[in-house]
Amino acid sequence: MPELPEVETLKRELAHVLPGKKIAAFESAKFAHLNLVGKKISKVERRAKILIFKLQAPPSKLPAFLLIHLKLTGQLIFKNKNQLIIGGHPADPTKHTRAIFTFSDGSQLFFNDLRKFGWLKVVGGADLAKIFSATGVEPLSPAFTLPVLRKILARHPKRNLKQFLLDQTLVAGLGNIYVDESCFAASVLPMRIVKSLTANEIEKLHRAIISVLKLATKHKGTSARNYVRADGSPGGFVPYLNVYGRGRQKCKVCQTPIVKIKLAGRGTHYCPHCQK
DNA sequence: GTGTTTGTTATCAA
DNA sequence: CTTGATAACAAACA
Repeated sequence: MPELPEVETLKRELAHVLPGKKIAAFESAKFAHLNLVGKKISKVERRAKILIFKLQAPPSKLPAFLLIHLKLTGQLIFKNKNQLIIGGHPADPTKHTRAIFTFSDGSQLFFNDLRKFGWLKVVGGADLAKIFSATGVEPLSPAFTLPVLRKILARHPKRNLKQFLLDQTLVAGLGNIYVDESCFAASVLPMRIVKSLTANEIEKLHRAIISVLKLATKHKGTSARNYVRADGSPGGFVPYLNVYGRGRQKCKVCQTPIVKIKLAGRGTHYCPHCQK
């Protein structure tokens, strides 16, 4: 599932290759209404789990932004002209390719999305600002201080941690994987009610969120299912997962079997011994 | 056929 | 305003 570390990885990899490229062709049944041909990409950014391509505006015109959300199964795979597919990486296009960008130098970007939840849309600066303001604090930005986390928690005293951390309007970018991993790293159970957290636990949670997201980004994300990097290769974080996807396996710290339950409608994993 | 997988939004209820 | 529950979107897999 593409969450902050996965989208950040794609942002960094695409920021290396896309700026300056001009869209020569755009093929898509689902997003055929988008007018992208002739537009030049000037910048690649990320906010929460959204990728943002800044489209260079002609003189006298306001810039537009192409937003991409991968949702559950989206992939963005970039290929240079005549680039060979490395063994094991998905061949393009696949039957799940929903959009193909062809740039004027012959390179291509494929948007694959098995479950079709992902989307592309073009917005102006005002709409972009609206989306930004409706989205929570970036956990890897300097704005995510301990007092800020305390303040957000205080506004939602009755929620459990799982629901709180999944809410993109509060802290942006965590999904099912990194919520469970952050709770483990903070030694706190995901079903704990926010109000019950001690000052020390909030401090540990703050540090845990930052360190988990940083480490996962360093390893280019978690390829548990569909997610791949911009070159089609998998991210390397799966061996570092402590609880997500490890139900009934032994805790790496204490050997107690990891428990999997349903919480807030989601599969939720935790160690009943390490987390209180 | 049943249940499970999950990001996000909408909707209804308290 | 907060919150909780549920459905919807869609496709694959066990």
